Amino acid sequence: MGPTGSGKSDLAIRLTEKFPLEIISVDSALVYREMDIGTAKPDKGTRARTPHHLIDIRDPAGSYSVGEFIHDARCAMDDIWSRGRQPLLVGGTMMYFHALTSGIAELPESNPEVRAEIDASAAALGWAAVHRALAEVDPQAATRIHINDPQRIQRALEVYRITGETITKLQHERVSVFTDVNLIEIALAPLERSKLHTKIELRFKAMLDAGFVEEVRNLYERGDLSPEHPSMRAVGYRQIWRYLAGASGFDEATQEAIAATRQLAKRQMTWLRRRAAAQWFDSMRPDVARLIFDALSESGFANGSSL
RNA sequence: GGCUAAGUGGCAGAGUGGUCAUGCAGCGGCCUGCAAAGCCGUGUACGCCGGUUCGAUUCCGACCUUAGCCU
Repeated sequence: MGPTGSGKSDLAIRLTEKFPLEIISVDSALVYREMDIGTAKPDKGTRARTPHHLIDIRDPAGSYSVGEFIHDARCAMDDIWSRGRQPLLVGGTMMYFHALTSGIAELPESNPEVRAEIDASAAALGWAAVHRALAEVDPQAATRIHINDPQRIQRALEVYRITGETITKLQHERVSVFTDVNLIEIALAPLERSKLHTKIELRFKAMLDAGFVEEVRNLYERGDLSPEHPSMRAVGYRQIWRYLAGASGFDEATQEAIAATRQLAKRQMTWLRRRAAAQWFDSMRPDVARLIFDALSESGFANGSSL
């Protein structure tokens, strides 16, 4: 695991050359078909040499969720083990990793009708009013969730409307997928932020050279996608979409996309730091081996040894 | 050489004789089914020197820089 541009894919491939591994993608954007360049999806040749799971499993008009990921990842792992091989989970969607190791509560999937209802009342009364409505049924959730955070207000209310129970109560129990699994956690953490920023800029420009605008144009012209689709809110796609829609200039969109990528990387590093602080040396799991290194620096491993 | 206008935090851009612009970027953080998402927090900035004043980024003067015009 590691932020975007940290060299995860390269390291993963090198590991598959030495061990009997299959890769499970832990990435909320790689699940979408027709989104290859902007997601830095492993190419056909690479995927032909090493099996990759959970890539291209959704149409861009669809959506995906942590819950589905946990289920799919578990199935893929069982499948891989059944063939006598080991799963290598590779990606930067840190909440997916978090859910995998820390567990997740049994909550209902999202429901389009309920969400539409909540959106409608938010449009009519404002999110502050929806937040107050949440406070009436689940005061704890309302305290925890900021009034400016519509996504979580909606989810909390959605769970209540569907189940009749508060999300606060339902989230109390969580089940870890990995209780019976030996884990080696490998984190790629760039020590020098400026190096990562440089790489991010160069990589985005390389994506443009590789035809990224055309890729987004094809999606834009399908006619059934909008900026509200989770797939089109992905870094890069959102900004180029705005450019294609005439809402921003090309240079502006490019700079915005690069900045959005930096911000993504920053959030991923925050997750990484939190993991390090909270559970990197988790005495409850002495079986979990943990390695941190920086693929962007000369030395490789943070402690100076090399791969 | 002269005249005019302008010089505000990394960038853009308001404004005021004494309290806060704001936006973007950056930085720190939060995170339980949209997570490449959503959200929170974060800056003694007013070109330089001097003067007026209880107090100057704001008023006055010199200087410097930039742009335009004139010679």
